[in-house]
Amino acid sequence: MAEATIRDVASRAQVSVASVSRVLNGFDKVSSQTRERVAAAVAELGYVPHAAARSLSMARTHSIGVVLPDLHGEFFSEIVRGMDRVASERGYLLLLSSLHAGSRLGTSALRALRGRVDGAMVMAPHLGEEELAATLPPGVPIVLLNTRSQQGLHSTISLDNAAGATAVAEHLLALGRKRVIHIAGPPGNADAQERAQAFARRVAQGDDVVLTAVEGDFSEQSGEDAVAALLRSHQRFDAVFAANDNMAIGALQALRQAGRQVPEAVAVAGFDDIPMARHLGLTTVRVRIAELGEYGLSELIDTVEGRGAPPASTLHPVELVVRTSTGQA
Amino acid sequence: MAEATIRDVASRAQVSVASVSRVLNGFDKVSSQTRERVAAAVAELGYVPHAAARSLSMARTHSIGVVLPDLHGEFFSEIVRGMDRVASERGYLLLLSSLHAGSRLGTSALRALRGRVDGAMVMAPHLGEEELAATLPPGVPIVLLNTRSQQGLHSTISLDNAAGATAVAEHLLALGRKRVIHIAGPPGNADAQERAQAFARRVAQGDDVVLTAVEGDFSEQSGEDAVAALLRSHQRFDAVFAANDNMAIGALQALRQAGRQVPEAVAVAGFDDIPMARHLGLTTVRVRIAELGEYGLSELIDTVEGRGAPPASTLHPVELVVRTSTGQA
DNA sequence: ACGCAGCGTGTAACCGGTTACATGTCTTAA
DNA sequence: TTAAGACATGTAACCGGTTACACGCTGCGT
Repeated sequence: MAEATIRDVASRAQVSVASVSRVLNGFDKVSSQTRERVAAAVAELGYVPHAAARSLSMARTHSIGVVLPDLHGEFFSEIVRGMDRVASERGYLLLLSSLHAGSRLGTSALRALRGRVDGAMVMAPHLGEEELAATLPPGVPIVLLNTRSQQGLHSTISLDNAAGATAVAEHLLALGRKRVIHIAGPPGNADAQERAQAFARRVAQGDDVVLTAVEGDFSEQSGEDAVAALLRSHQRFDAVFAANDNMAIGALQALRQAGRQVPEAVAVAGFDDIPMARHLGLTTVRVRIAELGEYGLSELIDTVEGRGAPPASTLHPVELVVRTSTGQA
Repeated sequence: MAEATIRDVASRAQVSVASVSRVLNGFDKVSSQTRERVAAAVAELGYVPHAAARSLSMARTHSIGVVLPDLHGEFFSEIVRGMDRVASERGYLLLLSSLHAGSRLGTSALRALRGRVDGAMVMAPHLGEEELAATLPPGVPIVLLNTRSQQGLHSTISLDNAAGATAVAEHLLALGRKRVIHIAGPPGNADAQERAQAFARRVAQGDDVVLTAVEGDFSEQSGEDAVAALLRSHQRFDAVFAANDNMAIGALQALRQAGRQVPEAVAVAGFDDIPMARHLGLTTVRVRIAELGEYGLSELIDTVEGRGAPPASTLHPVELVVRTSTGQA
């Protein structure tokens, strides 16, 4: 038994395909008799419209492409959760595609979106502007996530890293810390750069404050290694700001193993507010990732549906959360 | 400038659409001259094939639907990560759809998959068999995840909850624990039921062992509450097995607050091995969720591509991980 | 010289919907 | 009584690909 088509429904209901289509799409110029007969035929045949056919003739898919660099961890699940909320509310599905760093595949993945989606949310931190422009499928509205970009060709929505890092700096300064370590993220990463830069700028405004920056790669291990290395070299410091929570957690472990008291001897702060941060009492910057996804997707769907504002760059706000790793024990 | 179609390419290359199609699909009966001219025209026009059109005529979409009950947390991101790995390897995209508990929408979400996907991975723990059968789109291969089901109509792949719970029971018995608490998951949940049942069965084989089961809802709070209540009622116990890690973590907190030593006074074990379990030294059952996703999707794609084995039920293995919450302090 | 196979190419039907336009029927006003 | 309009319905073109089949050409064997 092959799948029923609209023509099967039409002949069974003894009406034309046009009438069936009208009934199915809630068009009003249909007699109630026709409506009933079509409904009956649909039910009897278990008919379900064929999405590809509809997409082809309407040039609308009601799907949104989501292209992310890596599909793991809290960040990913949160952003998708936010998008899903908006998508299902507004009748869209999400087409997921990871953009692996070995990017030839990524390129084709992006192009493969033509005819599949009405728009796309793209996060491609490691792609340069030119590469991006060359890769993006033409004619598909795009919202760029956390990707500095472009001559205003696409909408962009990104975290307010600068505000977060500045808030941490002010907090540490207010605590009177003078010898501050920053464990930065990977050099190519734009978020990491912004955090490091804003932090350094604000710390530099303190009196007699010394800042040392070391490099990490966002992994817990790299945070632990960085602090362990500092301890071995007898570097003196009374505060650590890691560019993300994972590294901050690594730092906490290294400090605990070395017997350094947190926060008395060393205050520690991170960025992201992952769930574990709360359990460990880690001061951090809360990033409402799900909201970012919601907001970005709403905007994209507006654009897709023609209700769109012109492309704009938006900064998504963040929030300092003070916990015991910098406050009283 | 509208998007270029295959006919634009054909006329520009001065060949027929059939030839263009043949070149694009790597069909070999094409002269090298034709091949070059088509390639040139494609490049000049920036032509990208239209996926919906191709899907319609080939009856293949190269997409797989992923229908999950809720899109958050570690479980979700892990399972999607596993699926994505397989999908991108084999040239598929994932179409994501959450199945909200208020399920009228869910039903339509499932049906909306027709013509959009070649197959679907469905996880619908709260749907009954009949409901499921009525909801699933006909003619689309399905793999059910963690959903006990059916008269063998679809493939099923689920966690070996029984093995995990049994292993925990044996571990606790080997430690000589005699008064054991089980904090169960929500009553309607199949995983929770299997864990509770297998655990009870194995514990009953111990000598002089008393098992008390209390109910939770998989949340950390419910674990904490459950243990707090037991302590208040002066129930004596020397081991707690929670049906998931979240509740086990709650249990740990309640015990710490009451000053009970873990593991000396009370051994605690969970299920899932979420990242936090490692940090807290929680003994648990490791579930390789990403692998489950990989495995399930591989099987589904095999079926889609005709290389499929008949529907079967598979149990995905799990692994006991002993940490300090039951071992030496 | 002829037939036939093999190869490259083009024509047109088809996938399953939507929808502009034509058609037919009934009502209503002149 | 009849022309005009409103309304429900049907016919067929179209969306952009794929592909069965037909066709024309070349080279071979007899």
